[in-house]
Amino acid sequence: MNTNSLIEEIIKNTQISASLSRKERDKQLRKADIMAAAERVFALKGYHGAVMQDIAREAQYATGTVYLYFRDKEMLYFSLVEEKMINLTTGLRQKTAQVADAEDKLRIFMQESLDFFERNQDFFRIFFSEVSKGPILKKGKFSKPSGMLQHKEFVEELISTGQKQKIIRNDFSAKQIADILGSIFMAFIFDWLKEGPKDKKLNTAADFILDIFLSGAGRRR
Amino acid sequence: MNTNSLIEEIIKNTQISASLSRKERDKQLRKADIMAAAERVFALKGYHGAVMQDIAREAQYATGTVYLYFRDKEMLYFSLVEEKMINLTTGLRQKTAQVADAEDKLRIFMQESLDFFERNQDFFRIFFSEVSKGPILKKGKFSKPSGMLQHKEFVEELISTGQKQKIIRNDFSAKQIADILGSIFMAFIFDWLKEGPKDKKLNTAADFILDIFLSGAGRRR
DNA sequence: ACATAATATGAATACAAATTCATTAATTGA
DNA sequence: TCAATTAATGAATTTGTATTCATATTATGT
Repeated sequence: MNTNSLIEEIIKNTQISASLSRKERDKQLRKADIMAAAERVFALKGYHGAVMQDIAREAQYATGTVYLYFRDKEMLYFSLVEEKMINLTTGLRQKTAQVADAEDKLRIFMQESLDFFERNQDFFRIFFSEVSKGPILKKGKFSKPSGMLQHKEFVEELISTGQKQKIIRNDFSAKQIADILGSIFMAFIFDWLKEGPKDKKLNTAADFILDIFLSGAGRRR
Repeated sequence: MNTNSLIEEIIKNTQISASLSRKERDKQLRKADIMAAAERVFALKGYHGAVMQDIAREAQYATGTVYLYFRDKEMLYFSLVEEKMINLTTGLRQKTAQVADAEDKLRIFMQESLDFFERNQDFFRIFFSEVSKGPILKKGKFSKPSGMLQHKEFVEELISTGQKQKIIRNDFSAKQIADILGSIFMAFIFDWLKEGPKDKKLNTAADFILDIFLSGAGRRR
């Protein structure tokens, strides 16, 4: 789902007409069912391995029905990624807004993010397993994954706050440092995904990751 | 090309029989031509966008001929990745062996790696552009990308040396810290790939990256 | 109960490329 | 020069699914 159709959705959902809004709500419900089914199938077989028939069957619909709700397979996958990222970012924005201190914000950010990845590990397992192999989404087909951008923006704001509060070095742009935080985070997630599935240890790593991020891998002299 | 067939290659190439070895050498030459052509086409169109016919044409061969040298498209791509990674790691091993001090080794590692990425930017541009989309190589089809493993191993050894020389913290495993170094490095590469193609700045970033890696993103207090 | 609209169905279709292979060309050694 | 071997060709085949659509079912309002 791209930005435009999202906006259209919102407009539709805001419509006053009672009956229309109920229909729309039902439609959204059915979309959500299909997405949930798709998530399970993707998690099991990967993007390329998942066949539209599997997804339809899992959602208890016929193959063609899925196409009444999603233009095509890519859009279905894209919608899933968007949903995840928007959920994550929304949650992060709320939680970090509770505190003013940048280091506290960072800590909350880290804990919540780890938690989220833990809860959605099946999804992210395919999301990344397919990485290192090849592209799922064809170039230019979608406007921009706005969920990803929103998340990126949020992290940048966080770092920027940290720089203003003088706990983050400012000889690099917030963007660059955000990338670094993101990739250190990912290094841990990858590592964790490689281990047996149900290690609960993940969110206890928050302090470690933050420590590495802030103090580096060098020995204190 | 997997480890086994690589070993077979080497054995073949070491054979005494003069004529056989010439034939083999010619064959290798032709393989190299095809790989070079494939690299150009992949760089231009991405893995999925590149069609075997394009690659053949670029190499000035007919479509079928490519299959006399590479089992299939995946194997062709895999061979390319392997070649790159083995080149990189071999170079790194040589250069870092010149010095004993771990921090010097790290600095050389960083400079050489950046240099290598700069020289092979077209290739890595697709290698990563396709990431965030979907998998290129199908699961389990290849033994293991030995070039990747070798590189990983090398970085771990480097970190391990650093830990022994007390310049790298040892409250994490060398493996974990190697992952972190790798991902900070990647964050920079990604960033650099996003900018216009011919920014020469890349290898001047070595000191910055190392600094972030060793000292972190936090402000010195 | 009826007509109309909205949903759902799944077998048939479309299609894009990867891969094959019968045929042709080039190379080799005598 | 000529078999025999090796290499190259590219049109035809195969394959695997995504997607469509004519048909059937279900819901809605009167």
